[in-house]
Amino acid sequence: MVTKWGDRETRRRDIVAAGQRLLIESGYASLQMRDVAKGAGISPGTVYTYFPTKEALYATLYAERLEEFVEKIEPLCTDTHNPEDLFVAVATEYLEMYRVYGRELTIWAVLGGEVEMDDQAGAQLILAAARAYDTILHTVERLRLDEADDPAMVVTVLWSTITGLADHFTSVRQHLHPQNWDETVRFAARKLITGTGTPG
Amino acid sequence: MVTKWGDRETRRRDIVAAGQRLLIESGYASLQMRDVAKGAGISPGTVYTYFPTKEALYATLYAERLEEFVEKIEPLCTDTHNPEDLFVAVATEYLEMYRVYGRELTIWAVLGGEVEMDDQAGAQLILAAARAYDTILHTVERLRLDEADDPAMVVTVLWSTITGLADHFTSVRQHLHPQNWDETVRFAARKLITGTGTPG
DNA sequence: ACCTGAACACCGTTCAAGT
DNA sequence: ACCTGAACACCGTTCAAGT
Repeated sequence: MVTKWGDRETRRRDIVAAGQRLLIESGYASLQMRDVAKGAGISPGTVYTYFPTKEALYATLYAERLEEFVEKIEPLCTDTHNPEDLFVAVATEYLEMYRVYGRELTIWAVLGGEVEMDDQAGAQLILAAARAYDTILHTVERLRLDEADDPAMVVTVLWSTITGLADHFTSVRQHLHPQNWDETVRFAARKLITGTGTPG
Repeated sequence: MVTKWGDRETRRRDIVAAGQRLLIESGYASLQMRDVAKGAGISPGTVYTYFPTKEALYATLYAERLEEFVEKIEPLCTDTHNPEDLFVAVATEYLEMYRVYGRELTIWAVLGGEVEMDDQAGAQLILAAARAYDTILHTVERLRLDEADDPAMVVTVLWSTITGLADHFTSVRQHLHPQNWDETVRFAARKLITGTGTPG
């Protein structure tokens, strides 16, 4: 199926699809504009009439993946009653996303305006990030593990820990430390949520 | 002072110094081999007789900074008795390092061999990272907050949390959430170390 | 031996020319 | 209007030639 001349809607999807395939198959280093163009069946110049920069394209890809992430965790947040189990489940979903999209562009960087993103790509990413944030925040508020805590701070710490763990495990991967994702994440959850108390 | 022709020791220091200055002043994007060469008072080709790749140069810079980090936290680890205070102090030192060296090359990536680093630069970084790891590990073992915990796992979780928080705060910087580093880190420390217990 | 700097390779991006 | 693809800019890296 060849996209028709002038069908900008479909063309745009072609570009996004080509980009996603490259990212998933071989990572950010392989997301090259010439290859994206080739994958979408167009010339390099054309890509730039849809996305002003490579960064904007990447932001769009990331935003779509974030939306998928939110859709995956929303039912978990509603249904899972054990906070530890929920933490592990959300962290594991996050890990899957982080494997492909994690190391290159932080949501915070976009939110903070450090990355130039004048256009709609940035807006879409910010919206998706806000939705993810709200989902977590509402869940934290609903669970109310410790009413004295500021929920926003709880979210920051939970999110940072999950990011840090995902970063650690995607880098160290199959090597080195004999540690196990599930076990480590559950351990972190136990510490953060239930607490342990110092002995004697 | 112009480095003498053939003085490889001093020349190498010139290159490292030029690299550090570029990194600190304007970040990784400004660490360009032509500028490193100019800063060291040599031609681009010469840099490559000292460091086989830009990555190897960066690994050396990072290793030196890590050594400085270890020197800074070692006395803290020995002298600070309150685990919460220690966590905050170490995290804050880490944040300073992460501002400059954090986002580009994880120690774990080098340790895991994902980054090509055949030569001495990789070895130096691995050594520095191992020293940092051991310092933390020994401290965790000494404090023995919960004897049932596996110290290696404790270190992984502590380290991941610190990395995640540093990542969050260096990205979000002066924008957005009105949160405060000290307050947030101390909150994380309280959760991770002392624990809170669920109410009711 | 050590160093120079022009040249090569690669990749994001632009733009005059095509349909 | 939309699209092409050669060309430009930039930067990591190499190597024949200089001292």
